[in-house]
Amino acid sequence: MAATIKDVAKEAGVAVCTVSFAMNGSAHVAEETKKRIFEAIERLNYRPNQSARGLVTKRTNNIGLAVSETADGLENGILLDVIKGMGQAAGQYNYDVMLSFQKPHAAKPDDHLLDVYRKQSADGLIMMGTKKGEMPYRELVAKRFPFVLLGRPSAECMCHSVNADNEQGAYMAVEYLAGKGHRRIAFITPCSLEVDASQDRLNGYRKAMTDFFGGADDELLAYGSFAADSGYAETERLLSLKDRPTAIIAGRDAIASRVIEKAAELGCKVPEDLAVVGFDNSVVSQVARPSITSIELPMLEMGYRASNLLIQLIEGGISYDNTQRIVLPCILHARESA
Amino acid sequence: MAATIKDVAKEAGVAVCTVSFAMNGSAHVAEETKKRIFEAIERLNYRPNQSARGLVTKRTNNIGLAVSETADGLENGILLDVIKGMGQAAGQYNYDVMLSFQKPHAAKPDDHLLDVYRKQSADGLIMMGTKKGEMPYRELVAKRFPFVLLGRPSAECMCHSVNADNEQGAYMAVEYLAGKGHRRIAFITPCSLEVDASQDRLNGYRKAMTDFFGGADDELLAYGSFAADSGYAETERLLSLKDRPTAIIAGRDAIASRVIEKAAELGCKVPEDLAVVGFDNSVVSQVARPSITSIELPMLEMGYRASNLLIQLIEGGISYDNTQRIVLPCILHARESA
DNA sequence: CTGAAAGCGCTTACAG
DNA sequence: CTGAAAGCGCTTACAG
Repeated sequence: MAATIKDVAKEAGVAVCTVSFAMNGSAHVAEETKKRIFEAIERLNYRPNQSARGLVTKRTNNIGLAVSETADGLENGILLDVIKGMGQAAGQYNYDVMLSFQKPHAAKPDDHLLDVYRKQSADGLIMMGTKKGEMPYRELVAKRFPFVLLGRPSAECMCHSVNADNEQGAYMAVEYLAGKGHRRIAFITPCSLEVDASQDRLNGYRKAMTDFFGGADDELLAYGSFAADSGYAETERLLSLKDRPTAIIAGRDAIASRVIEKAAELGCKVPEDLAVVGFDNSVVSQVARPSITSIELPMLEMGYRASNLLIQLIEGGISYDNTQRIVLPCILHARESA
Repeated sequence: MAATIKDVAKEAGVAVCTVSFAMNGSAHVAEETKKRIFEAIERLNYRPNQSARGLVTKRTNNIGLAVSETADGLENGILLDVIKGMGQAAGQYNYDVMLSFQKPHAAKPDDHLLDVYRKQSADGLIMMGTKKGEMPYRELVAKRFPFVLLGRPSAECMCHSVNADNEQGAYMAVEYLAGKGHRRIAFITPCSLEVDASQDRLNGYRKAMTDFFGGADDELLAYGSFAADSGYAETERLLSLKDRPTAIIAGRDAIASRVIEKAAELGCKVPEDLAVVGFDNSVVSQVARPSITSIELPMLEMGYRASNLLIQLIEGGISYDNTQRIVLPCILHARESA
């Protein structure tokens, strides 16, 4: 069926290894010979068989994204942007992107990671969406398999990582609102504090409140979750406070949109009576009315940077132990709500 | 490093081929021997090397999704749902999902498809997002490479396909509105008619208008595009018509949300003065106020069905020539806007 | 600069 | 039911 390296060698009238050398540049081949070889390759539409090559080089030229159940539940744009960013980096270095999904309700959530390693179906792995204390990649790292975490690495298991600066993002939100004269600024967490990003945003909020106003008032803090009506009830509580907040930072755009609705219900105008800031810069923030000022996490670039790091790790460009921690700043998009 | 089949054979005290037979069930192996082998596999954490296996079986156990530039520009949820659906089917049959991105502005847009075939890095391919007349998969099909089109197949190049019934979707939208007493129903195409889905929705609209009201009035037809303000100008035209429509079907939710805005601007209340129906059942339709009645294309199931079909094609479960055309119905989600 | 040969880790006829 | 051997399509020392 498909042409093999033997066919090319015969067509060009050279030995098989000469073809290999010419293609991979692993040894000098006379210009004249090279030309004949490339012509033969062109004519036969030859492309080396990945499996055969992989068997000897121990490389598949695949990088994988391990999709945990948590990641599966994220805002659509987030996972997709990561995938697209990976695709861009992979394309530049001639890698393909492979997805490895965690089976729902798998007994061992780390199996889909380890399987990639054991089957050697990818040369390295990126993972996102781990919760606090969950380190399904621990064994992978111990075995020194190329791995990059998309998120915050834990001290117990050092590994290369790329993350968005969620703390800075929340800090920036407070700063922005403070600049507009707000002092009573409330915060609703995006989800459980078991998710690092959630905790980090809360920390950034607290830090900024302390820096700007000498401290955060605990009654201005609310705990949101992944539930659809998250933030709905909490908004009601916040807005019925005696000394009610003039601004609310919602940990996710989806929550921000609920805040706006609840506010409208209570006869509270956004942004005149209440400023609202969200996180994610999702379509929701653009479509909601008023449109929502939102903090973007540069997911596309994170996917891109993580893949670059991973590929360098695979190709030996950087050391496995000298773990890099890349942290990218969040970006504020000002819209109507604040 | 990783254990090989030889290690397992030695550990279990049998020949290499016996291990292979036991694992693949390709020959009878005594129960007693089997048990010893599986224990050895467990102990050594052995998993067969994909490249080695692929070299002899001519299988990678990967299925690929070819992402065209068009697909890249779709609503986030659409591409992601397809990917997730693929992941589900792949997981059941022990395949992995590989993504193959078209390089932006590539000279030959079909190269990324053909490369997969030539490198044999996947056993089959699914493609979505082709425009009218574009058939980058033509050569693939001619070579009888396992392929499933996510979309409408053209008569010139028959292949297995999975599609949503866009025509039925639009028809259903008209039917729904007619049931609510509307007669003057306008339609805005989701994008250029070069995209099959766009043309199909238009056809469904026309057919329904003919069936219910004896014909469609051309002044009620508007052409939308991928531009962000698409539908904005057209809504203005439609609403300033002498005999103005009481309902507008927008080809995409994003357009529907613009229609609602424009209507509000013109002092026209939705749904009282104007009913609006969108397509995609995206987050936009849920977040917009009023929320948008929308026609869902079952993308997750389409991805799932396409993968199932592809895997059967790969494994010889169905014939290559007896091309199946699976068409899944759209689903109407009634919300506030109509 | 080029050729002959070994070997990567599997599977699969072929004997026994 | 099990073993020895060939071979899949590459790459890479090793000679020349």
